[in-house]
Amino acid sequence: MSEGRSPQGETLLFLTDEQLRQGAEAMFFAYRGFTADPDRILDGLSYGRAHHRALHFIHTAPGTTVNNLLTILGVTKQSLNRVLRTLIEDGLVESQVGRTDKRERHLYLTEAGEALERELSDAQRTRMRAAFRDAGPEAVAGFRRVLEAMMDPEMRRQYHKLRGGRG
Amino acid sequence: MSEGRSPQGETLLFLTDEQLRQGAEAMFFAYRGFTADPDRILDGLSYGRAHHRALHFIHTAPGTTVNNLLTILGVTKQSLNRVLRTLIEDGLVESQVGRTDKRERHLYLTEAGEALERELSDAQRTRMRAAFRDAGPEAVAGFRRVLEAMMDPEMRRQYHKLRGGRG
DNA sequence: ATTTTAAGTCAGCCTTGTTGACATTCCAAG
DNA sequence: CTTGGAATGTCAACAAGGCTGACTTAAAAT
Repeated sequence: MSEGRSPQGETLLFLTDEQLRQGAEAMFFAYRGFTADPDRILDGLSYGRAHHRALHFIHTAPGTTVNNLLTILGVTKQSLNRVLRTLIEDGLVESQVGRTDKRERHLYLTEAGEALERELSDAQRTRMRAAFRDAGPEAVAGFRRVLEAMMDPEMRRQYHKLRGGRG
Repeated sequence: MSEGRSPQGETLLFLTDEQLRQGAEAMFFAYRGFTADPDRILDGLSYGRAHHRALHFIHTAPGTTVNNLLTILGVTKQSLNRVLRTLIEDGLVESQVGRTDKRERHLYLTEAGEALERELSDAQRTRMRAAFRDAGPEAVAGFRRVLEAMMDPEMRRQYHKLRGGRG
C-alpha cells in the first residue's frame, strides 16, 4: 500500500495506511469506552449488552415488530428471542399481537422498561456528552459523517429510517 | 434531561439527548461495518475477532510482552492465552524469552502471521479508506477527536503510546 | 530467604452468537 | 376452500470468547 507523498501532497495524508490503522485503533478503544458505563450497570442485574440493545431500539421505535428488530440488531431470531423472552417475563417489554396482521408482534417498553432504558442510556450519554463537548460541534459533525460512511448500505438505510423526522 | 433551547441557543444543539442518541446509534451501526470485512475472512479460517485483535496489536507493537497486550486488549490472561496459544501453535506468532527479564515473553509475528494480519487489515482499511475519502479530511479530524475524547483515560494513554512517534 | 511478578494452565461458568428442525398462526393466491 | 408461504416462537446442540478461581513455574526484587 502507498506511503507518504501522493500527487496531492499533504491533502491525502489522512489516507495513508498508518493513518487508517490509527483510525481503526481509535474505533477499538473508543467502542470500549462507549459500552463501559452501561455494562457496569448491567453487571449488577442479570442482563447483558444484548438486553441493552433491545431496550434501546424498542424505545427508539416503539411498536416495532420482531422482524424489524432482527434486521436492526443483525442477529438471528433465536438469539433475539432468548433476550426478548426474559425482558417480557420480567415485565420490561410488552408484546402486542398486530391488529392488521395478527402474526406480527409489536414491541413496547413498559414503565419499568423505560426506566431501565433511561438509566442505561443516561450512563452512556453522560460520557458522550462530555466527549462531544470536549471535541466541539464541528468535530461532532465530522464524527458522524465518518461513522455514517463506514456503515453497510443496508445499515445506513436503517440508521436514516430510525432518525426519520427527528434529525 | 434538557431539550431544545439552552442559553447559548443553537450552539449546543449537538448536545441534546436526541443528538447523543443518534451518536450512539451511529457508533453501533458503524462498528458493525468496521468489523464486518475481517470477520468474513476469519469465518473461513478457524479464527475469530479475538485472533485478529491480537495479530493487529502484535504487528503494531512487535516485541510487546504478554502483560502489555493484556492491558491493551482489556481481557484476562486466560482469555488471551487461549487465543495466543493457537496462534503460536499455528506458527503465526513467535514468543521469545526476554533478554533482561527472562520471565517476560516478547511476541512477534512470523511471516505467515504478518501475511494474515495484512490480509485482515487490508480488508478493514479498504472500507475505512472509502469512508475517510467520502467524509473528507476535516471530518476525519473530528472523527478522531471525538473518539479520543470517548476513551477511558487509561485507554487514551495506551492509544497515544501506540502512536508514539508515528503520528 | 522470602515475597512478588510474569506467564502459563486447568476447570468450570456465562453470555451471546450460530444451525437445524419443527409447530403454530395467519395472510393471500389459486 | 385449500394450500403455500411468511412471521413468529421454541427446542436442542454447539462455538467463540469473555469471566473467576486455583495452582505451578521461573525469575526478579526486596
